[in-house]
Amino acid sequence: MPRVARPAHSRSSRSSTSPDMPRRWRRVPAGLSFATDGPLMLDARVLRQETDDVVARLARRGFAFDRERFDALESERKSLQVQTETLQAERNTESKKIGKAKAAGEDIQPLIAAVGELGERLDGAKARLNEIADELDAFLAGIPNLPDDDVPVGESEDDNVEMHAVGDIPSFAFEARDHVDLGAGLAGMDFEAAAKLTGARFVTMSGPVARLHRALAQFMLDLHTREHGYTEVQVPFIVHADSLFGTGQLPKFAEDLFKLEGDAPWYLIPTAEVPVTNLVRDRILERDELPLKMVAHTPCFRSEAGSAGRDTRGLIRQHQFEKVELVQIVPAGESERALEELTGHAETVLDALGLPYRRLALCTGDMGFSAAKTYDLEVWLPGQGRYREISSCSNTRDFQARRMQARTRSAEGKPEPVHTLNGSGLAVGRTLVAVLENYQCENGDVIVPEVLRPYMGGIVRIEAQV
RNA sequence: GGAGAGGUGGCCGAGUGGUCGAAGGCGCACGCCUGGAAAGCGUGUAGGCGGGAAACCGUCUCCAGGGUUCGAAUCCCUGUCUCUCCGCCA
Repeated sequence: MPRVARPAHSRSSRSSTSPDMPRRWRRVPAGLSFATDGPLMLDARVLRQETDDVVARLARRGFAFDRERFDALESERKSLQVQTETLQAERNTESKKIGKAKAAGEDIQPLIAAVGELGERLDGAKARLNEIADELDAFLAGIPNLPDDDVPVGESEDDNVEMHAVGDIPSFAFEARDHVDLGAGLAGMDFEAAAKLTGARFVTMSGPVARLHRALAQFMLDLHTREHGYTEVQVPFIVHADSLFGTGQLPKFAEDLFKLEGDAPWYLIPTAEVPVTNLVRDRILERDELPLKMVAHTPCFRSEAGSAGRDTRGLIRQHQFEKVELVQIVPAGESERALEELTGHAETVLDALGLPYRRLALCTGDMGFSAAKTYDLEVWLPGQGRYREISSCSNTRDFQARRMQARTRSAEGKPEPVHTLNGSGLAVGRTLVAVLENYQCENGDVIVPEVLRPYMGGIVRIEAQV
């Protein structure tokens, strides 16, 4: 991207930019351009040349694209950019003349005067271009990804489409307890203790329950690395705002994140998707490096702002939880296949644990900001008598890749964005909930699923204590 | 945390404020040569953006941001990262 020295008088507008904005974005400058390195999600050319289509597709997911504003900003940007570059070209050639004249021992004073005037005009043009570029950047950064054509159109989760359901919903000869009661009975889960330590939406676990939680994560990691070809990665749980911008959590969803104090724009990760996917930021990957398949087990931190009153009981919705995350980086054109594969990998975990679940295709209105297509996996929870989300698998196509400049080469050798996918495989805490509730006995004991027993020292049953 | 040294193209590595997007080397690609290969020789080999049907042209990028200047890879300031030494620490 062009890096033009930002004229001093434009600093005020730039410095008013939110400190939460990624450094890369603030840096943009200047912008002689806003695409690719700017906060762009959609292909700039596609947006410009096929605006009607883009607007229509965004409307399907309930996003109102301000066509008039875009057209106005874009046309102004274009004329200013041409004007600025023309002036720069002039200045460059004139300045070179000075160099030559000086070398030839000629008088360069008249030349310097002429170029000086040019420079002032150039500064003015740059300043106006920067302002427009800033506006355009902010405008474009808030536009979500385009939904795939086969994504069901809808407004809310009520419009999601069930693809299939696997496993029989268990029927108990007694009244099923929920995981909170079970956890208490096993003396392994204490919400009050966590509330004392920190506050609401935290939990402490102990004994066999804590071990079961660990066993689940180990099992998932082993399954994905041994059977599904993923490479285990260990990543920071604190990331720079730039990374959050790359995957699309910023600038729009800062209120969902925990931000650290201090000068650095650092945040606790809301999902391993952020650090893992950003591993390929600013890289041009060789074709034979792809696909990249990575799995990471990390804690996740979410402020759950705006979730007051929702799922207040139990560990369904916590500020901190653990997750085993799958990420794939693939060449364009392979991501549709990869989404099916990755979702299948997540389902394998549920199959192995013998938990009943179903797969939903999220509708346009329920998908996340960065997703082009998303499958949610929902597990059956006897304690609630309903399915609950336990995994979300998304294809973001080139949306994240463009924001983070992650590329590979086309057959012609030209750089082109990769496609990125991510999905939970699975959310460990919620899987624990599902295991406890689905494997409960009438007396409050919980049977350990067979595949987990090697991770539990052979324990078959966790016995109720109280 | 303290002190010092440094961040240049895929890699290594030059670069007196002007003709430097940047010598040279390595790697890579293509070609010549060869029965084939190696060696040798030749040519090419960053990215973004804008304009253009294209050829191509323009512009920007030598860690980042700011400054000085007609002109900055080169000078100044700040930040950041890496390395070495000291301190601290799991």
